[in-house]
Amino acid sequence: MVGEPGRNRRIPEAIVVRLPVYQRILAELLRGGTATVSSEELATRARVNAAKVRKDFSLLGWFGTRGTGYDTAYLATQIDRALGAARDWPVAIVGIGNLGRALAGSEGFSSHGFRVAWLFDADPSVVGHVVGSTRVAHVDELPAMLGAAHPAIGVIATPAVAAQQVADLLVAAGVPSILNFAPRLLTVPGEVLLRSVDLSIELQVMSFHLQQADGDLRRPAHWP
Amino acid sequence: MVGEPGRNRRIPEAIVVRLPVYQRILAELLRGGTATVSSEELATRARVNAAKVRKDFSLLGWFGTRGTGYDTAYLATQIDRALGAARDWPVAIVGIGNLGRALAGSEGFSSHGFRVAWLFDADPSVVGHVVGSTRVAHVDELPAMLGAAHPAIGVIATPAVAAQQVADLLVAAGVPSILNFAPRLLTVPGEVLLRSVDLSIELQVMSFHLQQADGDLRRPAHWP
DNA sequence: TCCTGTGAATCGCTTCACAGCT
DNA sequence: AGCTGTGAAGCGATTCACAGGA
Repeated sequence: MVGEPGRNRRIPEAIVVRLPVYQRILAELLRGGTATVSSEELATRARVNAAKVRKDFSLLGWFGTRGTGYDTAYLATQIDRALGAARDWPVAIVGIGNLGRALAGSEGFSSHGFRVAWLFDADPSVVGHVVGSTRVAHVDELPAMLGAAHPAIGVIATPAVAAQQVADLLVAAGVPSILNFAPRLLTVPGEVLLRSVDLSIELQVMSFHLQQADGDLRRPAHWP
Repeated sequence: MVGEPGRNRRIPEAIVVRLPVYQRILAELLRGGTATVSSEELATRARVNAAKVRKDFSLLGWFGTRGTGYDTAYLATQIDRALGAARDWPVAIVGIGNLGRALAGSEGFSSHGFRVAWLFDADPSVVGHVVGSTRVAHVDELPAMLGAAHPAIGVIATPAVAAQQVADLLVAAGVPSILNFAPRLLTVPGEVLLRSVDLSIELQVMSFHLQQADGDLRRPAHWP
């Protein structure tokens, strides 16, 4: 563990969520050859307040130079380290439908240290296929295959009805964190990290706002 | 527009995001034949504080019965109405790779009033295919096809590099809201609703926490 | 008694504003 | 002069705690 100042504080979730955004901007700046960047510049690009940017970095113990700004490369390295991008995170994906395939092939996985090491599905017609460079195994083999190995992250991309069952399997196999894409509230033991992404929630929030706007503002002439 | 009390207040985003969660729980309770539900019961299932549940509903002008709880069916109806689930929301999806297909086929779309009415892709080998019951058109046809019709929501499921360009097309075609899945910060005019879902951010937040836990707690014996 | 509805207290994040370093 | 680092104020959401209706 490194000894930067601020390293032992608890870091607010709100900041953690912004780190990947900063990281993406810094990567872009680095490609453009920018050596230093001001909080103002970063803030504009990330669409946040400049004070927030400074407070974020300060809380994490990363410092800039007064009068100049932050060292782009240094900042990028620090964020990579904080996010664990330098490490190798083996991932198991369960549910190799369209979503599972999309995840397996996504840049978001291949970069940032995530390595798709296992694929599972319950459908015999999918088992045996090779997606990317990984063979799809039957979900019944999951306990045996993951029992000895230790994936860092289990991804659930199954239909809602199978999600809890799969979560239980992953937990039993000792997987320490689960990313769930099935539209279902899951129950896992407290020591297991669980995050959920729910498409339908995003859509519904959107239609809520559309509905609001529609009531307040004019209604388009034709709405097929 | 209906005349419930509290209807003309501005509703905090934090509440809107919880509505789909409540809705899912209520649907489940209804299937089980539960006629009334207490804030405590809902709170436990949604993993939030009971006072929050009561405050949410009270702010939206929906009331329960003291000593008894809330009417399950009534609550479900109100949430559906608030979220616009009773209406028809035509959706256009751009980018018919694995992610686009997953979205087109997802339950999250088909239920809740979302109707996938247009599919677009830039790859000639994909154009002409039928996904679900909709034919994939070339993205060059987008302006013509969406210019007269009015999709409520445009979904971007393209690679990052094409995302801004597609967003511009959708905006020009008069699409009032965009749901973006490409890992890119998009710029759209202020009157266009924009929400983004970024897979890689979810993953990175997860590896941040794993890294933290790994520093604090014991390290598993083998981490392949 | 049970459970809602809500004012008041609290919490945590955001923003302001400015002292201080380069 | 320019830009960071940060105390203090501000603000929105959460939680407490209890009055009051069924």
